[in-house]
Formats: sequence, C-alpha cells, structure tokens
Amino acid sequence: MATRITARRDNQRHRTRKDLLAAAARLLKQGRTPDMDEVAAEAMVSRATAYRYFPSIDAVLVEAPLDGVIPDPRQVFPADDASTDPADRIDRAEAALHEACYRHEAQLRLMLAASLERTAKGSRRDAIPVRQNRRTPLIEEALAPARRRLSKPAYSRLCAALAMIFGTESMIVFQDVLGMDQRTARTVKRWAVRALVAAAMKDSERQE
Amino acid sequence: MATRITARRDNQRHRTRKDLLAAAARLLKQGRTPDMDEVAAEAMVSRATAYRYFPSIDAVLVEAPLDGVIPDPRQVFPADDASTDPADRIDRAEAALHEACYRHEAQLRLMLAASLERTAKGSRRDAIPVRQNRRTPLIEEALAPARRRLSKPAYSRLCAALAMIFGTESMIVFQDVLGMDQRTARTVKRWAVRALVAAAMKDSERQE
DNA sequence: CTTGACACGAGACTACAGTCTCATTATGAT
DNA sequence: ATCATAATGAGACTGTAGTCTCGTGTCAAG
Repeated sequence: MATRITARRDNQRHRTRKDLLAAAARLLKQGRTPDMDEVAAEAMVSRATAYRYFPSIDAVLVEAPLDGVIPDPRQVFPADDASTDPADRIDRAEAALHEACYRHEAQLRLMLAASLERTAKGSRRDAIPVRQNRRTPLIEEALAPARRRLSKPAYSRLCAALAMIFGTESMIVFQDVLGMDQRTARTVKRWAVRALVAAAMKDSERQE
Repeated sequence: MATRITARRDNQRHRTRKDLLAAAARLLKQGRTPDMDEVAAEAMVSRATAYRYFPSIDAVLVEAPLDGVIPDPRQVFPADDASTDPADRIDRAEAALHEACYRHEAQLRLMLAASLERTAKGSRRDAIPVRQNRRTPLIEEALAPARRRLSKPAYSRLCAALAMIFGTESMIVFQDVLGMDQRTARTVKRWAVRALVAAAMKDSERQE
C-alpha cells in the first residue's frame, strides 16, 4: 500500500525547476524583463506550475543562473597562468568583472532589484533566496598565491573589503549616486583594490 | 481678462508636492511599505492628484526626504570639533552612517529597490530620479582638514572610493552576498576606509 | 492492471499600479 | 465680489502579479 514517504518524483521536480531557471536566464540574456507568464511559456509549463516552484517572479530572477555572464575564475586565471603578484591578479579579476557588470547591466540591475524585495514589497512572502555570490571565488582565486603570506583574519578582512568593490553594487554607486562614467569608475576601483591589497600585505609583514 | 500665462499657483503645487513626500517619509519611517493610496491618504489628497505629481509610487519613495535618518555632517562634526586626523574623522563618519543604515535598513532597502527600477520593470516610465546623495557631503566634511594635503585627482579618487564603502550598498553586500553580521561588517569597513585614506595621503606625499 | 498519490493545466478570482474622464473646488487677477 | 482657470476629487477602466480550486494525466507500488 501507500508509498509511505514514497519517492516524491524528485527527478521530475528537479527537471521542472531547472527548466524554469534556464528559461529565465535565456530571457534575461536577450534583454527582456520577463514576467511569470513568459518564463512559464519559455519553460513550456503552465503559469500555475511556475508559481508552485517559485513564490514570485523575483525569486526566479534572483536564482537564474549567470553562466556566461559573470567571468569564471578558471577563465580569468587559466591553469598555466604563472602570475603571483596579488595586486596584479586582483586588478585583472576586477577588470574582468567590471567589464561583465557593465555589459550585462540591465540584467544585473534587475536581479539586484529582485533580491531587494526581501523586506520590501511583500513581507508576506518570505522566500526570496539569498544572493548568488560569484565574486568571492574570483577574489579567492586571485589571492591564492598570496594567501599564505596573510594571516587568517587579514585574509578574510581583505576578501570582504574587496567584495564591496567587486560586484554590481559599486556600479550602482558610481552611476546612480555619483553620476560617474564607466572608465572613471574603473580607475577609482583599480586604485582602491591595489591600495587595499597593499595595506593587507603590509599589515601581515608587520606582524611577522 | 485672461491672466495670460497666469501665475500657476506655484505655492499650492509646491505645498502639495512637499506634503506627498513628507507623507511618504512618515510612512517609511514607521516601517510600512506604502502604496500610492496610502501616501495619498496620509497626505490628505486624492490618489489621482498623487499620480499628477509623481509618475509612480517608486518615484515618491526615492525622493522621500531622509531627514533624521541619515546623519547630517554638522551633527557628526560640530563647529567646535577640533579633530584634524582625516582617518579618524572618516572613521567617525562611517560609524555614524553605518549605524544609521542598519537602523533604517527596511526603508533604505525599499528606496534602493525603487531607484533600481530604472531599467527594470518599466522602461516605459523614464522618470525615476537619480538617487539622493547624502554620503558625499559627509565624506567631504570629514576630509576637509586634509583636503589641502591631497592633490585634486587624489582627493576626488579617494572620495569616490569611500563612497563605495559608505552607503546602503555595502550593507547589501555584507548581508545578502557575504552573510556577514553588522559588527563584523563594521570592522571590515573601519579597516578599509583607514587603509584608503592612508594610501591617498601617502600618494600625495610622494608627489611633493 | 489497478490504484492512490502527486505533478500539472486551465481558468476564475483578488489586489494593486497606473490612466483617463468629468465634475467640483479653490486660487488669484481684476 | 467676480470670474476664468488651475488644481483637485471621485471613480471607472486596463493590465499584471499572485492565489486558489478543480479536473486531468502520470508515475510507481502492489
């Protein structure tokens, strides 16, 4: 009799969920601002089903995969890369992410806005997931050659500080708050990340 | 006869507009997420009138005054304040803004989300104004005693870099991306702003 | 094959954002 | 005080986000 806590068709469900996220990513990549109907249609499921998997369109957009949008660490630092200077590597990583952020500005703005609805529009729906974090792997890969030269607290402090500078949010500050163009923003960030890396290295020297 | 391009009742209009913004600010301060009906009711005007002054509820929320929410420079640095060390002053300003941001997190998240709809939801309505900028006056006041010791490019570069760290956006990074608590965030920012100020000072020394 | 649980589709329903029209009120010039 | 008109109020109307219900198809255990 009854399948107890029977196999809950996990395969089917995972596939449906993945299809929805992939559909959202496709639509975002072509510059659209999809509503739930479009995502559902693109994923070839009904709207009701889409809402069974995600409480709101925002939740879908926040979780939509960013493959091909945000640079992969292995792409910025290939296996045969011999660079060791952490400042240069951090600067290179920042340059790549900077370029990607401005190139996909519309999509990233949309995803950031969607993630902010947490407290905002619907305190009723509690489910919007935490942001994706593609910047930390990038930062850690850039800092890898220097990691042993930094104390643990200095290292995590530096990573966190760089995370403020690396993502979409700094683009928002430069554009919407400061009214600054992309090139100037890049020079400011270049200077800042180098200053922070240098300061962290110096702190750890002192400690030895 | 006709009052030509007669007085356009500017008083009345300014008063109505101000009432709407003040009403929005009151509702935001009590933690609500007001819709246009609520703002209009609180301002004691009809919904239609509210929409005559602002193209969307988002536009109202972005422009809602932040008096008493974001610390005023004159309050952080009173006239009789004799401090001159730029790092200490910047740190003090950051501490004040940090506290304010976390205290009014809900409102600031809402205002940020509203301002992001620029490209997002409605490409149809083009009217959402640019963000308010309360951080730059604070940063400039903190840096005032050291301004003459910095070259013009170094100064504006430092201001821009600090602006990345000072506002709501860094709180979003620490909370939503890094999952970091308020105290740890504060220590990271304290370290970062001091490192940046020191680096800027050192750059300018070198130049002399 | 049968059967029960589960995923799904279709569509009605509520709530809010934003637009529009028309009647009413209030302002300021005369 | 009077009058033309700008500002407003009332409310209908559209479109979309999200909820809910019910009927259908399908998977898997017996």
